[in-house]
Amino acid sequence: MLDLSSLNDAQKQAVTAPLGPVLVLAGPGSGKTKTLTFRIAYIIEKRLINPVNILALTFTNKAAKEMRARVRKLLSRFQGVSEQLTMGTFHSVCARILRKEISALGYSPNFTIFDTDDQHKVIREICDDLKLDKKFPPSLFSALISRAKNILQLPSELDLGMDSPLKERLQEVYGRYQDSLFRQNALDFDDLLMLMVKLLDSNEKLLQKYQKQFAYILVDEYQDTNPAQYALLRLLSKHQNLFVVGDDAQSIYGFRGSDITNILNFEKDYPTAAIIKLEQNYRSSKNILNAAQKVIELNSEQKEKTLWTENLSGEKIIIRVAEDERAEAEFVARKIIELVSHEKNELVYEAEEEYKGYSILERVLKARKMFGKTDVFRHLKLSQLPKKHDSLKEYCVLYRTHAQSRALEEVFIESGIPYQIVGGLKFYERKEIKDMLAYLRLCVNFRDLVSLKRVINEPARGIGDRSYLAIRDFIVDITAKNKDMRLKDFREKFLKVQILPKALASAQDFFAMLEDFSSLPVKATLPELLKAVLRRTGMEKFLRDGSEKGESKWENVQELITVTSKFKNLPWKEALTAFLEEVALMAEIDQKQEEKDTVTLMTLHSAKGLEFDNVFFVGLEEGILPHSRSLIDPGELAEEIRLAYVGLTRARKRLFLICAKSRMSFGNRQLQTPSRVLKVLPKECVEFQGLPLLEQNDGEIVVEEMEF
DNA sequence: AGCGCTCAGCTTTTT
DNA sequence: GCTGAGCGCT
Repeated sequence: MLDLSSLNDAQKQAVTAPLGPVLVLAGPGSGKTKTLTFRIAYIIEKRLINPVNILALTFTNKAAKEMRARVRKLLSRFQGVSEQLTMGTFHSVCARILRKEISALGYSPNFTIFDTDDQHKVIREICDDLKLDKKFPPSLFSALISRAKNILQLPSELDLGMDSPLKERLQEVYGRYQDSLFRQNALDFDDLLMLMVKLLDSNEKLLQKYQKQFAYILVDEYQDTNPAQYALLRLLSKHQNLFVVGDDAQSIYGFRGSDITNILNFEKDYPTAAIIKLEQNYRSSKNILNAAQKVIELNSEQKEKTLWTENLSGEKIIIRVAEDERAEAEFVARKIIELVSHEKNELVYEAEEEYKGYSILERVLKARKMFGKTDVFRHLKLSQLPKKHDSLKEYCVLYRTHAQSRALEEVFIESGIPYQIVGGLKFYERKEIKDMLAYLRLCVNFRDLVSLKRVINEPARGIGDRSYLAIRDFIVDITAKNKDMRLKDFREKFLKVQILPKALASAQDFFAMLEDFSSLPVKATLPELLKAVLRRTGMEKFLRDGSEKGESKWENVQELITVTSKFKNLPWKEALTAFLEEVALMAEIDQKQEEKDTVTLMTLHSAKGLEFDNVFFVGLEEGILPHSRSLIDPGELAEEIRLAYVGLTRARKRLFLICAKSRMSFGNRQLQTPSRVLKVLPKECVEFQGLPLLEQNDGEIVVEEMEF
């Protein structure tokens, strides 16, 4: 029997609500995932819903994985049931369905998924072909094309409300782009959603099939759905068995087309909907929750919600003003060392002792006397992390932009603190890895021109730009006539390409190589394919050139083979498709290694849905958070506030808020002012540490400007 | 074809 | 202050 006794009243109400539309408004730390997983278990066990008819959509693969594990635990009496559920991100679920059904749209099922990088390359090539004015950079078009796709507009249906010279060009570029993808048998991220919707919209039979298959739909992070995702849900949820969970205060993906009105209008869209609010917070201390509440109140239009907690007030939130990004990072490192090793960094505290009882001006004068006019903290050496220390897993550092991670990383290396950075310089973005992936992509789909261009001359085969262009045009030409041509037939016709004989011979050999790979024995494994690719393409020799760099690249490629070994039990063709799809649709956070005992560094966006005992929130400055690009638009500004809210509510016990007085940006040192977020924090929840450059005054925090 | 030099653009956030 | 695209030279 499913035991509901650990749920509070609101949670229980949500879990046991009648089938039909349900909106759960869940504040941070209110047991959102718990409610979702119990709901799934409940409808299977109590409402006897067949798990194959359940579709659960999450925002990241990591969340899907976690949810499946939790459902498995709840339903451990029913072996294998959790494996029958369809769970994943919108993108991965769409990809899986499209692999089966996309021939109805003229694509082949072995389509390649293009990431943003691939997308940019295609668009840039189109812009080059069109010889567009510099006023129309490729980046402009990729943004507009994505926007159009998010609202389900094909090139012929464009209506983005813009002036006509731009609109004309967009139509041209978008049209060519979409044609190009089609010929390459490739889909970009937005296509996965848009084409899924177009397919269901235009094909009554398929629509009915999936309405029937997914009769019960659950959606996590509903506030982050975009119009295409919304349309998909409307199409699928014919039976209105739609259970959505979200929090309008945590909507932070407006920039990629998510539409907060989806959650705000749920009641209008589904008039019979049950609305349940989860307002009890189990995560954070009172101090943290109260501070977060004040921050979200900066937004007047947020839906009214009263979060409360039975947790204790806890420690005060520490605010720290650092001299610059270096000092900021040093503070974080020093604090972590101090907390996990239960000992204070003596030097630091010696210095701070000195300041007791002095006014701000006096402290500054004293600091200058002791250390000169440069940053006082730079003179304090960080201690090494002792051999024996507490776990670092409960520490995280949050920032607005990836660029901010650099200074932190430097100091963490110097201080010997193990850390992992989520996102940023990704494993799969290294050149040698991208090259390998390009070869693998070509094994599945030789029409993938982005990959072809990438590796046709890597290692060098004497095929230069001109030869590539001739080959490209030949492929475009021939696939226009016969888009389903097999590699083998293609190779026969290939003799006709007009290029230098040497290049032609190399290119022929190149395609013969691809054919060799595809004729690998059916029962070969994916790691075997990778090894064959490395050997046959000459990548192995090319990478292992005896240099140190080469060796490190080789190690990365070996790591790639290790990653693929989890697909060993599948025939390589299936494994390859699954692997490439996984890589393409991986969220930054999916790369976080949970088992590693390290501090986690990541952007606020990646942190959504996570929680830590100790959170360091850095760069709380105007222009960083809120970001300078958001200041002109009230809507975007509100999103920055929600972002701050998300950041604050990640913390369970300790929260450190740090801002720097100056910061390096674009190679210039820039003076910073503290974020408006810092100024609304309730006085009784916060405390200043170290050299305070802020003072409290009648419950409001004012910033003391300092002259050096 | 391959190397090295210069200069622009870059830092929002991501599936 | 760093990267990578583009250019020119060998």
